[in-house]
Amino acid sequence: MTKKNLEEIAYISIVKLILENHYKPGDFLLETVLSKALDLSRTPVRHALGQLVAEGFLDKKKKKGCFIPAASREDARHVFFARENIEGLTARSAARHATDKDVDFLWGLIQKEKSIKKGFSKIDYVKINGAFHMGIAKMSKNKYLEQYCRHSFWRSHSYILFFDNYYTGRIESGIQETGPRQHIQIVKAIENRNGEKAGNLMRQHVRTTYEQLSLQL
Amino acid sequence: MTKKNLEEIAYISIVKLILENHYKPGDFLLETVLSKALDLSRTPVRHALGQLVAEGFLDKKKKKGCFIPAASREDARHVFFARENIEGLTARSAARHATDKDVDFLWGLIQKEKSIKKGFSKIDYVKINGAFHMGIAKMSKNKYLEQYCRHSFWRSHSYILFFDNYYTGRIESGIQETGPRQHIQIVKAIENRNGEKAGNLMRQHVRTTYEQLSLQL
DNA sequence: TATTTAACTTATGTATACATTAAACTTTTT
DNA sequence: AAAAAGTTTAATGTATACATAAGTTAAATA
Repeated sequence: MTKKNLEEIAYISIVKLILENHYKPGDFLLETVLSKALDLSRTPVRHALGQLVAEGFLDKKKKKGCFIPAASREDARHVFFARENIEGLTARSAARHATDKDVDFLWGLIQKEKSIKKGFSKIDYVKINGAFHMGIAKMSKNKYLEQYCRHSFWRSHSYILFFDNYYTGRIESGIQETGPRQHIQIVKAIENRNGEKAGNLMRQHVRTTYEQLSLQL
Repeated sequence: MTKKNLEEIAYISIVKLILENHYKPGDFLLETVLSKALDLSRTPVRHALGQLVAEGFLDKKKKKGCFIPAASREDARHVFFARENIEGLTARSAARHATDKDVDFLWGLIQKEKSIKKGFSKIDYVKINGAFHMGIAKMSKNKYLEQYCRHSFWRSHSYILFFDNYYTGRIESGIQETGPRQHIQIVKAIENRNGEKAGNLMRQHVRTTYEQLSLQL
C-alpha cells in the first residue's frame, strides 16, 4: 500500500470516528477539536472535512463548521429509495460482468458471515456486510454506479448504526436471519449470470433492510 | 445571495473554466497556475480542487496534481448508462412530486429553448439544457437522486463539450431537432403526473443523446 | 421590561513560509 | 548503449500566524 499522507490519515480517522458512532446527527466536527484529538495540524483535518462535505457525508454551515446531517424519516426514505434502485442496477450489472474469481470472493464473504452468526460481533458484521455490498458494486465494473452505490450505502448505514439495536438482537426475526439468506440468493443469481434476478433480489434485500429499520424510526 | 468566500469563488471559477472547455482530458489544473490566474492564494484554490476531486469531477495524482479525467469510449458508455437509469428515476419521481409551479417552470424553459433555436448560441443551449435536467432532478424531491443526477449529467456533458461539433450543426438530424421535441414530451408526461411514461421518455432521451454522440467517439 | 446596539468569543477562512516527494534529468556504472 | 544511481526541480503537502464573521452575551436605550 502506498504511503499515506496526513490528509489521508485525517480522512480515514474521521470516517472511523463517524462509523464508530461517536457522533449523532447534528453534532459538529470541529477542525480545532479534531486536530488536537488526532494530533495533526488543522490543514489536513480541514482538507479531509472538505472532502466529506463534498462527498455528501457531512453538511456544513458557513463559518460555523461541519456537522453530521440531520436524520429524519423522510431522509431515510430518500436514501433507501436511491440505494434500492442503484444497488438493483449494480447487482444486475455485476451478474453480467462478474468473473469466476469475483463469485468465489462473494462465497468467501458468505462463509465469514455464517461463522460470525454465533459469537455475534457488530463491528465484524458491519465490515462483512459492507464488503459484500461494495464488492458487488465493484463487480458492476461501472465506476459511476460504484460511486453512487458507495455513497447511498454508507448514508443509509448511518441510520442503521444510529439506531443500533438493529444489530443487537432486539429484532428477533431480523437481519441475523433474513440478511444472510438473501445474500446467498443474490450470490446464486450472480453465479448463474442472471442479471434480472440478481437485480430484483438486491432491490428486495435493500427494501427488507429498510422495512425492518423503519419500524424503529 | 449570501456573500461568497474565496473558496466558493475559486470553485465557481474553476468549474467555469472546465465548462468553457479550457482543458482537455488529461490536462493538469495546477494550484500554482490557477492561484495566479484567479489572483487568489493557493489555499482556497487547493480547497476547491479538493472538492472537485471528492465529487469525482477531477482525478488526482499524488504529489503531482489534479487533472481532467481520461475520456474513453468505455467511460462514456459507463457514464451514460448510469445517467440514463438515474435520470429515469428522477423523471419518474418528478412526475409524482412536481407542483403546478414546477411544471410551469419547465414550460418556461421549453419556450426559451425554442427561442434560441434560430440564433444558435452554444453557451445558452448548454445552460438551458442543464437547467432542464437539473430542474427535473430537483423536482424528484430526493436529494440523493438529485446529487447522483447532477454528477452523471455533468460528467456526461464533458463528452458533449469536448466533442463540441455536437452542438455546432455538424450533426444534421441531431440535437437541434430531437432534443427539444423529446423535452416537450417529457414535460407533458410530468404535467399528466404519469411517472412511468416520464421515466421511460427520459431514459430514451438520454440514450438518444448517447447514440448521437457515440457516432463521433 | 423589551429591544436594539455594541462588544466578545470562538471557530472558520486565508496567506504564506517551509517540508516533502514524484518525476524528470543527469551522471555513473556495467 | 542500456541500466542503475544520484541530483535537481517543480509541484503538492503541512504548519502556523493572522483576518474575518457567525453566534452569543452584555450593555445601553426606548
